[in-house]
Amino acid sequence: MDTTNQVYARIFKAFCDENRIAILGLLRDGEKCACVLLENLNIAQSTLSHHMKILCESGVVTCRAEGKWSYYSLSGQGCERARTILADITRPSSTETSSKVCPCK
Amino acid sequence: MDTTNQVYARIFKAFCDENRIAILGLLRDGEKCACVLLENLNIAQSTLSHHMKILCESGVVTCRAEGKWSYYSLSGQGCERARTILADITRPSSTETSSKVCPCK
DNA sequence: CTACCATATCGACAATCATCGATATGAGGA
DNA sequence: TCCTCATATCGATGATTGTCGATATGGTAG
Repeated sequence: MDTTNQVYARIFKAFCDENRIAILGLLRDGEKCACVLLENLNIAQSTLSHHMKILCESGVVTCRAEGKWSYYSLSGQGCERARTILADITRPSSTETSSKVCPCK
Repeated sequence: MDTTNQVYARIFKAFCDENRIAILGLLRDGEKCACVLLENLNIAQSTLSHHMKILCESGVVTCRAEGKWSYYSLSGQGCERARTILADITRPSSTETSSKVCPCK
């Protein structure tokens, strides 16, 4: 069983690795074949496959298979979901109160 | 020397752990003393201190020391920066093009 | 059917990370 | 000054993760 916090944490793992951020940077310019991503990154093919799996499972990237090739692109919906969750967990609540003094004092 | 992607990756590490998300959830209600955070989480004191260090170094949380106590709160500026970066790296570029066909075909 | 190509999966290994108990630090209070 | 309390740091340990080469899968072309 997964808690909400675990689900959220897994989504942000997509953005926790510099190679994955580089991949997102390449996808911002539009859909890309895996082989194009590979030749723009200094990683092994199996490593790229690993990162693409994480990106797809987080929902931020979608994959379109066509013949031998896999085309990847940013998922507008998945990206928006990530942005919404980040906004939710970093926004002060409407009932925010500042105690200013530790209760154990 | 750190690349931009490494800096970005480190910021999102703040959101990659379920306990840190739980901590942010507590801070949404306002500034909290470390001892209050501790009694709301099932982790050791040293573990809490470790997570608070990561959250502070990412800029998402700020610390105010007063006597023996440490008070933590969300940093509006740091949170906004994280949201801005996420928006930047997940937004399609203005020159987006879809090749639709792999160039190695 | 066979050979080849693009990608995914597997197994191993090193690096990073979350966690803990023990200890250090530093601020009050007696 | 000495003790206590809140927090930070240290050192060790187990879990997770990023990485690779080797292999499997599944499509396409000959």
